[in-house]
Amino acid sequence: MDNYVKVKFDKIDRKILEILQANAKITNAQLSKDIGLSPAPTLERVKKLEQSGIIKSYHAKLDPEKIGLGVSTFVLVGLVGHNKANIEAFMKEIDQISEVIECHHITGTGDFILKIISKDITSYQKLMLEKVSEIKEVDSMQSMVILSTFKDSKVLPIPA
Amino acid sequence: MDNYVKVKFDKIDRKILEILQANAKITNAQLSKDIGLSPAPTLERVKKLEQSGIIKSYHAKLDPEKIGLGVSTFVLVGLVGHNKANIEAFMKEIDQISEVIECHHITGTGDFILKIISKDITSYQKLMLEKVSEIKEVDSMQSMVILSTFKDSKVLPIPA
DNA sequence: GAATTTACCGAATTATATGCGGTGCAAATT
DNA sequence: AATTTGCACCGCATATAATTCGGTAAATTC
Repeated sequence: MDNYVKVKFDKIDRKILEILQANAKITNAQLSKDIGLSPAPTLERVKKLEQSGIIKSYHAKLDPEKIGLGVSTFVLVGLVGHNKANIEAFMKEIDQISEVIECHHITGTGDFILKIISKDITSYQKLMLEKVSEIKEVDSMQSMVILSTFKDSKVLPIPA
Repeated sequence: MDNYVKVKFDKIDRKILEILQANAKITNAQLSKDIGLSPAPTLERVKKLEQSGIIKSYHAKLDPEKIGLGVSTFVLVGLVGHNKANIEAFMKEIDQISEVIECHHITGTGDFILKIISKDITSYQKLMLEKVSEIKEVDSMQSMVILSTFKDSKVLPIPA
C-alpha cells in the first residue's frame, strides 16, 4: 500500500497550483507570465504536477440554480452497524445515486455525511424516501437544508 | 435584482455540461466528436453556456494529502443571534479564513456548516481556537472530522 | 573542482481554437 | 401552401496556443 506518496514542490509550483485551482482555463503563456518563467518550463511543471497526482483533474463549475437544481442539503446518516461489509454495501448503493455528490465517513454525530443536490423539495423528499432510506444499512438520517451558500471556494490553502 | 435568470439549454448542451464537469481539459475537437457536432457550433455552444452563467468557472482539483492537507472537517456553528448584522459580521470574518473552503447557512441542527481543511489535527485545533471561536458572533461549534471520503463528485445531476 | 543532473530559455513545429461565408432546415408569416 | 426569416450548422482559412527540441546555465553530487 503506497498511499501518502510524498511529492516535492517548490514555491513556483505552489503558485501554479494556486492559479490553476482558481482558474483552470488560463493559457500556458499567461500562466508563465504570472509565475515569471517562459512557457516551456512552465508547461513542464504543470505536466509533472499532473503526473505526480498533485493535480488530479479539471472541472467546470456550474450554477446549480440555472440548471434547475434548487435544493442542496447535507444529510447525517447513521448505519445499523459499523463493520466493513456493511459500510461497503452502503457505499456501493450511494455510488449509484447521482444526486449524492459527496459522501464522507466521519467522527462525531453521525457515521456519514452526504451532500445531496436536487431539483426541489419534492424531488428531494422522493429521493430520500425511495432511494437513500431504502438502503438497508441505513439506520438514521438527519437532513440539513442549505438556505444559502456564502462561500464555496475551490482553492485549497496550500501549507508553506 | 435579476437573480434566477431562466436559461434555456437543450439535450446537446446538457451533454456538453456533463462532459465539461467531468473533464474541463477536453479539447473542443474531441468534445465536438463526443456530442456529434463539428467544432465551430460546439465552441459556440460552450461560449454561450459561459456567457449565460450556466458555466461559472473552471478549476483544477488537487489531492489534499499530497499537498500536506491531512485533515478535513465539517463544523456546525451556532451564532449568538440570527439578525442580519450578526450574520454579515460572521461572514466577513469567515471569508478571510482560507482554510474555510465552504460556508452554508442551514436549517436544522446548527445555523451554519463549514467545511475546513488543514494540515493536521494540531493546526486544525489552533485554527479553531485562535480564529473561528474568536469570532464574537460564534456561540457553539461542533466538529465532525472526516475519516475518509468515499465520493467527491464534481458532476451535478442535471435534471431532464 | 570536475562531472552530472536539473531547470531553464528561445525558436521551430504541431495542434488547437477561432472567425467567416455559405447552406439547409424549421418555424413563423402571409 | 408558399415565402420569408432566423437559427444552427458545416467546412475552410486564419490566428493563437501548446508542444517539442537543442542548447546553456545553474545547482548538485562525487
